Amino acid sequence: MGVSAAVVLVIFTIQQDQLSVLLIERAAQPAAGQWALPGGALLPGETVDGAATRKLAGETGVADVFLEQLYTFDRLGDGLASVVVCYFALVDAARARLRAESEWRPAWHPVRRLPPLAFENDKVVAYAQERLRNKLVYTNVAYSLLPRQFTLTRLQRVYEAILGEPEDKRNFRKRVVGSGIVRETGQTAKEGAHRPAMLYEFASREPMTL
Amino acid sequence: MGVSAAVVLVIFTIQQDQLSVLLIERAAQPAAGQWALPGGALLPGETVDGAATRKLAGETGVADVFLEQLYTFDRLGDGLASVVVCYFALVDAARARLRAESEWRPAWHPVRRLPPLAFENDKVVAYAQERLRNKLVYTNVAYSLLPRQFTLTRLQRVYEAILGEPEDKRNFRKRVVGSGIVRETGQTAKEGAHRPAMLYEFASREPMTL
DNA sequence: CCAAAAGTGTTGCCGGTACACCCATGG
DNA sequence: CCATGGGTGTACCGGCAACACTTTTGG
Repeated sequence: MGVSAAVVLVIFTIQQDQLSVLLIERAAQPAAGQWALPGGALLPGETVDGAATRKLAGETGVADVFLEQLYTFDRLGDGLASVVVCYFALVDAARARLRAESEWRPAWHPVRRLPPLAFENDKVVAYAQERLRNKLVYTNVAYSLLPRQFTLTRLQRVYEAILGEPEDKRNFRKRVVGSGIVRETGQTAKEGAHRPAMLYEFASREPMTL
Repeated sequence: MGVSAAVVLVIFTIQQDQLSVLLIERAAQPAAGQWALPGGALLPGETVDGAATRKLAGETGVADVFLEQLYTFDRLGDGLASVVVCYFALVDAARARLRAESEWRPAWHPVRRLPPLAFENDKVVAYAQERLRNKLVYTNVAYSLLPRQFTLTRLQRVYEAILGEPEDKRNFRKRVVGSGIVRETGQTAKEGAHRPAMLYEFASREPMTL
């Protein structure tokens, strides 16, 4: 006896102002040819958090990003594990380097237009999106979706992509600067920017304990 | 291979205006003689939620109460399961009927004065308490800690026991009635009450989806 | 010259908090 | 008569939402 356990990851990023999730196209059974969330069984002696971190690094090449346990599902129908511990992570698309492995090809998919997913992974994505929306409002999670420095409008587009509704520029500034989530760096952007603009940074790049 | 999974329950109630948690005194190994949270392995073919529901009913005799997955821990050191799916539940102490089983004796313990716990169960209780505090603020979870009808002061004492700080009576009324969490029943209490007092009830006795 | 992005204040509303006294009853 | 619990209104404050125009620069 003993019920096998696995981890599954919902890895979000922002691509072209769209909230996107990392999916793999499975080459091997089960569900070959179908899209699914990355994940897999625990290695012998590995902790669950450890497995999630390892999988995240394997898929995106990044560590030191926001990664949090989401929920533990039951019977997702993959036949491999009846207990699936799901995590969600936020990565900066510019830093992530997707690596095709032998058994699947990874790709970013906008959450607004997901392909059909195997193993009831839709439920998992929906739940993660919900959680992300909530956390975005009252924490600094967005730090993990952007480079260290950024303009306020860039940050605002991230918020809009996740919350789905446009936001007034002045109110946004007040909220996010006034509450101390982000602060001015003193630097101004020149390269690539349309014109010189103040750069901001997160006051903390650690997940808030709340 | 295959990592065995188990569930653990943090069952809260209010006893003498104190937030309390159900502990069992283990008679069997491992950790015989120590206090711990109730829980156990999944039965063959059982879902994780199912195991939690079964354990809750077994310990307290109640069903139809607030019961929610809390977090999945790793290596709690019980040697039985390396993946432990924790749940938390809220029950009305007046309805619960604790049943001593052969292997342990259950009892309510005020969370302010817990005995030493086995298996790092302190962490689990602390986490559950945190979650309870958060949920109390913006949901109706308290419905599961009281009988159907109650006076406002009784409800207020529940809030104070959980949040740990006293609250102004008038403000409390405005919040909780004004926001539609509870409503007047029209009934007034006579039995046992100090004098006739309006009875209230929760607008919904379902967990809010938020 | 035009499109795209940066920057900037005021006002109203609502929700939350602080605060004190009277009444009815049971013991 | 006193201890216990029920019941009631107002005033301030801070956060949040609504709202429009000017500037700079790259193409």
